Amino acid sequence: MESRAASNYHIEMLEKPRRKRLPSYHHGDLRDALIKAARKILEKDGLADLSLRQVARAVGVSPAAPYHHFADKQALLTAVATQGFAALRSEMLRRMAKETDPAARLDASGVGYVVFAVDNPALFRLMFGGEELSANATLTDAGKKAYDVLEAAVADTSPEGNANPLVCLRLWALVHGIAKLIVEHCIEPSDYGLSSSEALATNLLRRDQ
Amino acid sequence: MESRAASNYHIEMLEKPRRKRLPSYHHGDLRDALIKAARKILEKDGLADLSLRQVARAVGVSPAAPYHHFADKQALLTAVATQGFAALRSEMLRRMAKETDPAARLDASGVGYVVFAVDNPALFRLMFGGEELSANATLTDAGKKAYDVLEAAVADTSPEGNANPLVCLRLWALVHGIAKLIVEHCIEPSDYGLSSSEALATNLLRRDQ
DNA sequence: TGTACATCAGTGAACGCGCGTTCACTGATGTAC
DNA sequence: TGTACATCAGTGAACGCGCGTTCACTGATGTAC
Repeated sequence: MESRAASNYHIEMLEKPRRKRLPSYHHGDLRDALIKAARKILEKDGLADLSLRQVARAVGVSPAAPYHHFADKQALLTAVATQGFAALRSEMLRRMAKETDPAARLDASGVGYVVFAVDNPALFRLMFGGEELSANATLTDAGKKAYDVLEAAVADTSPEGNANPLVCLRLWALVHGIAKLIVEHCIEPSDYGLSSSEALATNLLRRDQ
Repeated sequence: MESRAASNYHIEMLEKPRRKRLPSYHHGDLRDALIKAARKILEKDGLADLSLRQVARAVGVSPAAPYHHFADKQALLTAVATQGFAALRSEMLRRMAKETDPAARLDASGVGYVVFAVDNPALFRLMFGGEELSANATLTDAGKKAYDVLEAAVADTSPEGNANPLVCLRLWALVHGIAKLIVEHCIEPSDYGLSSSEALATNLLRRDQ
C-alpha cells in the first residue's frame, strides 16, 4: 500500500503536463468557476477565441465536465451575459448613489453605462451582440432590471414622476451609442480633448438636459 | 477528335455533382463576385457562418481561388465592409437629396444611417464589429467619407457654417445607438407604437433639434 | 498573321487544427435503514 | 454508528466536422517578335 502510494506520487512528479491538484474529485462550484473563467477569457482573447474546451482547460477540468452544468456552449455564454447585466446594473447604481440631485443621478446612470462598457468591452459585446445567446427568461429579466434603473432615474427627474418612453429610449440610445463607438474603436476621448470615457460621457450627457 | 469530345460530353452529363458550366476557365471578375457573395451570405447566415470556403462555393470556384484576390479571409471581409461604408454613405445622401431645409437634411442623414443598419444588419455589425477587420487605409477612408456627410449636414445647420465636434458626436452616437438597439433586437419600433425604424428614428431625431 | 513564351487565374488534393459534443466509465457524496 | 446503494459530478478517449491555408499543377490570356 505504502509503496504503491509512494510510487504513484513519484510518477506524478515526473510526468510533465500535470494538472494542478484539485482539492477533491468533485470541484465544489464548477458552474460558477466556469462562468468566471469564461468572462476572463472573453476579455483577454475576445469572443471569437472563446471555446468551451478552453474554458474547461482554464478551470482544470475535462472538456466534458461543463456539460453537467450547461446544456451547451450557448448556455454558458448566456449565463455569462446574465451576470454581465447584473454587473452593469450595479455599476449604474453605484454611481447614482453618489448623487442626490435627480438630474445628476440620471447623468450618473448614463456615465455608469458607458464606463461599464469601456471596462468590459468583450462582455458588453456579448451582452448586446445578438446571435450567440439563447433567449431565456433569466437573461431577459437581468437586462430589464438594468433598463429599469435608467427608467426610474428618468422618472425622478420629471415633476409628475413618470418616464416618457421615448425620452428613456433617446437617453438609452445615446449612452449605448457612445459606449459602442468607443468599444468599437470608432472614437476615443482624446479625439475630443478629453482624458477618459467618463469625461466624454459626462460632457455629452450634460448637453442633453 | 469528334468522338473524344462527344464522349467527354457524355461523361459530363452522367457525373452527378457537376459544377455549373462557367463561361470560361477564368472567371472574369472573381474579386467582385466574391465580395457580392460574401455580402449575401452575411445577411442570410450571419458572420459566424461566413467562411471563405462557403463564399468560394457560392461563386462556384475552388477553395483556393479567392487567394488570388485576397491575402486572407480578413482581407475579403475588410473589402466587404469598405463597400458597406460606401453604401451607407449613399443611403444617407439619397435621403438628404430629397430635402432642402438644412435641419431636414440633417435629420434625413440620421434616418438614412438607421435605415441602412436595419436593412443590412449583419453587414452593419461587420462594419462596426471591430475584431475581424484588418486596419486599412481604404477602409478607414470609406468610413470617414460616411462620417463627413453627417458633419457637413451639421455644419449646414449652423449660422457660421461650421460643425461643433461634440455636436456631431452626439448626433452620431444617437443614431448609432438607435441603429444598434434595433439590430440587436433590444427594441422594436412597435414597442413605441411606431410602424417602422424610419418612423422611430425620425421621431427621436426631431426631439433633438 | 502566326508563333513562342511569360504570366495570370484557376484547380483539386492535402495539411493540420481545434472545435462541440457524446460515450462508457468511475470516484465521491449523501441518504435510508 | 455502519453499511448498501442510488445519484451526482467528474474523466478521458473518441466522433465527425468544417475551417483556413498551402501546394504543385494546368488551362487561358496577352505580348513580343
